Amino acid sequence: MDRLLLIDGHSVAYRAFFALPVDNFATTTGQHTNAVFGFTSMLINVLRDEAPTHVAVAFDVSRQTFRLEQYPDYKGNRSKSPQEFTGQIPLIKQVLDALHIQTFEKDGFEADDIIGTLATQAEAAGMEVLICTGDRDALQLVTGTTTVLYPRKGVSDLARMTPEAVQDKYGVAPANYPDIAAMVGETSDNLPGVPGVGPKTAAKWLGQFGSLDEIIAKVDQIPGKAGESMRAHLDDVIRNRSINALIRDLDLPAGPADLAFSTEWDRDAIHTVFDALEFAALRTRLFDYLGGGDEQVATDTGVSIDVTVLGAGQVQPWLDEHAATDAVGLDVTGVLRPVAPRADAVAIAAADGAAAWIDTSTLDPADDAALKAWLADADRPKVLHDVKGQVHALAAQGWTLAGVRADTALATYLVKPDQRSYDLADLSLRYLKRELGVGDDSGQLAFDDDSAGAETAGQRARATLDLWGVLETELEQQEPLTLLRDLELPLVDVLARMEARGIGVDSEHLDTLHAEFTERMLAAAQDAYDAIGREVNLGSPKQLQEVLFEQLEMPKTKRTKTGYTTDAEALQQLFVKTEHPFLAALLAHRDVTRLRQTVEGLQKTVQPDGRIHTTYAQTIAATGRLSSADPNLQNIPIRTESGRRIREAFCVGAGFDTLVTADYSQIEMRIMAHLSEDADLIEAFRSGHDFHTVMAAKVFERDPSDIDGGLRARIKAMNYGLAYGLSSYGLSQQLSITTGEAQALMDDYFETFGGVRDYLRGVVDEARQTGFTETIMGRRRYLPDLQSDNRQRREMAERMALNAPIQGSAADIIKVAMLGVERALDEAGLTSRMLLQVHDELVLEVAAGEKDQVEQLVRDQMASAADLSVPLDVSVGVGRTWHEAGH
DNA sequence: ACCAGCACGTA
DNA sequence: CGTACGTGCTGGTG
Repeated sequence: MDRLLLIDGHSVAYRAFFALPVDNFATTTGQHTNAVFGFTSMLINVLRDEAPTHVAVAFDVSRQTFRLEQYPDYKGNRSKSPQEFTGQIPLIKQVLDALHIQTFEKDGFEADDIIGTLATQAEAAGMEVLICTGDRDALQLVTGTTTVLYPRKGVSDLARMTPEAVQDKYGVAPANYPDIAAMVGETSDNLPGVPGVGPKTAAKWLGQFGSLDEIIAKVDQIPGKAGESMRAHLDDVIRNRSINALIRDLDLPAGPADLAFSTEWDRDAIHTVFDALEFAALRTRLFDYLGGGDEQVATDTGVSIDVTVLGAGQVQPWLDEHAATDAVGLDVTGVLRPVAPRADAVAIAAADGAAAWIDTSTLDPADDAALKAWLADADRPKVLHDVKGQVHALAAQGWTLAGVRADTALATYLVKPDQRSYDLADLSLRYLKRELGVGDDSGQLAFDDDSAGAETAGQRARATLDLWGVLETELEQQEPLTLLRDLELPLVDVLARMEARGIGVDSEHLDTLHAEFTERMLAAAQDAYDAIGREVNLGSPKQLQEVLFEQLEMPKTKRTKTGYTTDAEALQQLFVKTEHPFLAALLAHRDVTRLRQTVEGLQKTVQPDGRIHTTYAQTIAATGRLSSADPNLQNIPIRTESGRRIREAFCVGAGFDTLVTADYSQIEMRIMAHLSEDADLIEAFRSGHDFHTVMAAKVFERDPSDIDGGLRARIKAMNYGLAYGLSSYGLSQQLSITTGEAQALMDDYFETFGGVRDYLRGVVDEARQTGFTETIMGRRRYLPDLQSDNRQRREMAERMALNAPIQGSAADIIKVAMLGVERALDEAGLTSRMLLQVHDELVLEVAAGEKDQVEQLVRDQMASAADLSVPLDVSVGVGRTWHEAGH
């Protein structure tokens, strides 16, 4: 028998749009594809599972329908579809075109009406009908031969709504579903129902009276609150019923018989469309289905793999047989941190399809040695996902890891640096269409069930290997492969060592500071309470607003989403105006509370070895920078005197002589000079004199000796703001001058440094054309919002485009320097070691007698990390504490 | 328990 | 109405 599949295109795509994270589905040019992906994925599943002989997809053509004329608020609660969604509809139509699936749309009507018409005609012609839609109004079409496939959640789980299923769920026959809906209401269409009447009551009445018309006729006989409510909202019900009735006799250009579906596709057309959408895995699924399923098709519910749990004496033979030459996927479970790491198990997925799982606690000495040697063998290639934590875990076992050919998290980061997470399960779903078993994310082993742990870990190892298979081809077309191999991957080991070393801390000093800050905090709080005659929570912006703007009736500050700002800058301005002692006390309280908090945070993270071990994140910052967490050692105070005292707590550890800090001076401006090739800017750096003064002298056409502090400060602010996309408004705020003056300053500046102006303009123009920016080492950042119609978003993207090459190139350079420093220290056989990185600064711990050598070595490595048209200046400081070693 | 918003430290 | 981060608090939601 013929089977007609009818799909409500908008409804299904809309479901897909919200079911799949928009951030995870975009092409390298920034086109969002989550709705297209979800729609296509569902389409392929239904084609495969239902094998229809005829197919059509209906779309809503616009919002103006006869229903809207009848009820102006129809679907009025639907926020205007986001542009990210509507932009995908044409792409869905392209996919359908390539598959030769006919689409319908009709002015003034909804997709549902088209579907109602085609379903009615098809039934009359003796066809079976399947309707795929997320719109419940279609349930009225269900009959013995017409079934609605309703997405339960996401796009892969469809409920088959037969007459029995409708009866079960709503207590009425399909034909009566609109009657129920009219009384209950439909929130998604903004059709209000009768308050107090739910599906249960509505179905009961329908059972009693037989039809909605009868209920309306005899509405006076309905007892109780619900009856009363029904009488009061009778007009709504009648209106709802007339709106939710589907039209079933539209005049359409084609009938069911014209919709025959064949898989005799134009393969080239499909490749073209799927290439453009970068749907590699989906294409495979489509052709697998086409091929008739003789191949094993990866399903959404996960692949089951055979994992051999290796027992005593089996490790060496297995490794020899399966993990000798081809790269394998490797997954270490345990505690994957620099602090108290632990490796519980190792899963290996080999290229030949075999997989093994090894429990580290049951290894005999021979197995241990075999595994250890294999892990450390650089000629046994391995692929891992987010390898740094696993390096820590293996190190706890006394094992080193070599031969890491790829890290799939880093690889994905280089291709899509704006993603906020690179979870293996997510990537597996996205690139492999494979769901991973439910292992918990922490990497902890399941407590009792080894086989479940082995299965999950094996799946992760397999997914990692397969993921690399997909990513490698994607990377090879671009520069990121070099970045991965020569920069990020080698850096993993360096970072792991730095994390494992930690930095020495003087806990007593921290305790002293904490006590002192606590005392000062309490005093400031008391001062604040005295000033207003009551106690409030000084940490609550909400309560502060009450005090400032209601009790004290101070002038309003800048608006925030929830009221008026109480940030330090605004409070300072209020203090200048009012000189109210509360403000002084509050500001003091803020400062010292913050310091105390910082100290407390550090105290909590000091390990038994008397050191703090931060964790560096290599895939967080979209520009290529590292970030530091648990604790963050990249934001330890330095600007204020009290803040610097916290730096005194970071000190040289036992067995070492001193700390050394080395930082790049004005690295971002130097990169700007290099990239812009502005002759005057380059000259300013080559002159070797105070940079900001020289720059000011050029702008104001004076001798450097005639540049006073004020002029220097202006140009300094300009210099720093430049790489951030500073506006005249921003500059005026920072310098407390008018926007006119700020604009004049910017004009003067750009007139002097025309190369800089041209460069900045060019960066944005090029990014708009190509869709991305690039650092000196070819690290890309994609900025689709450069095309946004929303001014705020677009301008934000423009500033990101200005900043990304500069900040990102600086990140590239210091990463190169870190590799150089680590390698040089090692080659020189020195004990001294690198501990911290703070974006443009390195902190090292230096052993007795190595100071001069280390200083020279670090200077050399940092200065030669990149070959720019200006020198890379490095300044070095030495001291017992981080504070002393600072400059 | 989780989340958004605010505030604030660094480069 | 300047980029890139991480953390801790409050006060709202569950």
